[in-house]
Amino acid sequence: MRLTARSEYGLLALIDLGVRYGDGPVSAREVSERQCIPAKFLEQLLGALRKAGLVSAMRGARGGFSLTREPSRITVLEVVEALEGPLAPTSCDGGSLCGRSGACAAAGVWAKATDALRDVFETTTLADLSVRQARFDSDAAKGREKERA
Amino acid sequence: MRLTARSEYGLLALIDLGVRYGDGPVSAREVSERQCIPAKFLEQLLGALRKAGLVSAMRGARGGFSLTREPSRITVLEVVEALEGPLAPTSCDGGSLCGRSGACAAAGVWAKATDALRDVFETTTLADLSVRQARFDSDAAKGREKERA
DNA sequence: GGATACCATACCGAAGTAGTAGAGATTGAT
DNA sequence: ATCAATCTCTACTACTTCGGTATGGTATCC
Repeated sequence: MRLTARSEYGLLALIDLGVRYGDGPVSAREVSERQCIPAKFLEQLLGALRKAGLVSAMRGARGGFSLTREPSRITVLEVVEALEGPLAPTSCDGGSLCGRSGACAAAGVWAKATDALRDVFETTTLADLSVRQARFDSDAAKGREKERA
Repeated sequence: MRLTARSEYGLLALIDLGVRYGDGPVSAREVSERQCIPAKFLEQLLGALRKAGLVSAMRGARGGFSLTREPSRITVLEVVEALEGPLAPTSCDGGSLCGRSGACAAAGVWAKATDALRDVFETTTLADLSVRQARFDSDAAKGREKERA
């Protein structure tokens, strides 16, 4: 269940692509600069997201990445699992520490925790986040405008 | 939010104490053997749980550990936070990566995830788990009985 | 053909995990 | 009083993971 910088960065990157969905490919460098994500690290994440089928890549000059689906049809769960592996909170989780296996009272809590997390991540889509981000961006733009005046 | 072996072992240990709540102190070695937890590692965990005020220790021969409260008044959240630190899923979580700070669309999901986890852990008590464990134990005992017959 | 981009792989330092080791302090029993 | 059982504290270590960086490709546009 460990959520690391991979999820954090990866989600930000996909939100960035979501805001620009339909405008053609967006280069990794652009995303990297806008979202302040180390460029080469981001490449790795985008590679993983491509292999998971969430983004497609166009190579060469004017290339870049785009979402393979509408932002409303990509869940946070997909992003997280693409970057961190399957969502499981502990090594136990129905496992078999010392033959405890089924008869482990603790396992239930861990399973419930996983389910709760899964539910949150599954019911949040990139669209939800991208519109929010777009609003933040435009607010920030207005702020800068005001400042110049 | 990383859940490690500390939580897994620690919770098992406290469940073990919960099952025997009221019977006087239980030695770390006993718990270690029953729950298959490396003895010296368990000592560390019990030390942390003592500092968090969840267990009290009696030193010397016939010493051991006992819960400081009724199992029904100790939540899994307390156990987890005593062993892993405060429950926060990502470094972000309202943080400030590259000055994004408040205007970060992703922060909301991470916060929701934390809340969901917190809720699960807060509404599960040691009593819930201890009675379950006791049932498993007695079932196992019956199984062994049957086998001998 | 060169600039721009993605692709693959390897590497690296720092931190964290899961213990282990050993010496010391405290208590109950004999 | 002594001994064994028990907790307490600190340090150490092998291993893995995390968060990147580096290098050298390959594809595409102009």
